[in-house]
Amino acid sequence: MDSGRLFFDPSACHGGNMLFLGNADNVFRGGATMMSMDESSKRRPFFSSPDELFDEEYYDEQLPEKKRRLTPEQVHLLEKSFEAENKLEPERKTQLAKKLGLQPRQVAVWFQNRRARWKTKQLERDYDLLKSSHDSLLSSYDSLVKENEKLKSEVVSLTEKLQPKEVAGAAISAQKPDPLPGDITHVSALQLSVKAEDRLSSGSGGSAVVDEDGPQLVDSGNSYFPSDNYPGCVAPVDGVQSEEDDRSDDARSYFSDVFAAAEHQQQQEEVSLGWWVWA
DNA sequence: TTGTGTTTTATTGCCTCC
DNA sequence: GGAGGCAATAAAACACAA
Repeated sequence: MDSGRLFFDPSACHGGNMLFLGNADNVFRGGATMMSMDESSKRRPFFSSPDELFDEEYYDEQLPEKKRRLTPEQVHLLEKSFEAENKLEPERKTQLAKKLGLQPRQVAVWFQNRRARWKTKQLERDYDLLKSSHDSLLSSYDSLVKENEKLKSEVVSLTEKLQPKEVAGAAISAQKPDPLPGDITHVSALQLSVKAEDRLSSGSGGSAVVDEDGPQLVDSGNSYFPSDNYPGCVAPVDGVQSEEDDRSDDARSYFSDVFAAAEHQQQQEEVSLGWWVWA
C-alpha cells in the first residue's frame, strides 16, 4: 500500500467534524499532506463533547489533524442503524451522515468495516461451535471403540465356554436322526461366535447408516444377544441411536453415523458424498 | 515512559451487478 | 462504465504491562 497517502485535507474540513474525505474515491487519491510533530501535539482529546465536535472554531485552532475516532454517540447511532440493517442504501447513508455530521463516505466506510468485524466474529463463533461438536463426537467415538473392544472380548470368552458343550452335542447327534431344517439348536457355537464377531466388528453394527450388505440383520432388532439373556447388553445399533437421542443434536447424530460408516466403508462413495453434501 | 499488542478509521485494488 | 461491496492493508488511536 501507499505509505504517503492523504489522511487529511485542512482546506476542506470546515464543513464537518471529521477529516475531509470527499464523496468519491478519486477525491482522496490525490496529493499528500504530511503532518509535522508539532501539529500532532495539538491533537484534541479522544472524546470531546458534541458541541465541541461541531464547533468550527475548534477546528480552525486545532488543524490540521490526522485520523479521528467517532464519538460514542455517533458510534451508538451507527450501531443501532447497523442492527436494523447491515447494508446501507444511498438514501439512508445520506440521512445518517447528516444526522451524525459526518461525510457520507465515512458512514459507508464505517458500515464496511463493521460488516468485516461482524464477519470475523461470526467465523469465530462458527469455529467454536464446530470445535466443540468435533470434540464431543471424538469422545463418544472413543467410548464406542472401548465398548466394542469390551464386547469382543466377552464374545471370545463366551465362545470358549461353549466349545466343550458343542463337542459333546456333536457326539450325541451322531446317534440321532437328522434334525428339522432351521432348528436353531443345531447352529453350532462356532457359527454363532463367528456371526457375532462379524457383527461386532462390522461397520454396520455401530452405524445407523443403511448397510446394503446386511440391513436385515442390523435393523431387524433380532440381536444375537437377546436382551433377556443379557440385560444391559443392547444391540449396537440401538445403543448408538439411544445415545444420540439423548443429545438431541442433529449435527452430532449425523457425524456419529458418518464416523461409524467411514471407519469401515471408507472406500464407498456414498459416505464421502454424504459428508461433502453436508459440508 | 516506552514498547507492544489491539482496535478503529481509512485507502487501494479488484470484482460483481445493473 | 459507474457504483458499491469486499479483502487486504496502512496508520492512527488506544490499552496495558514492565
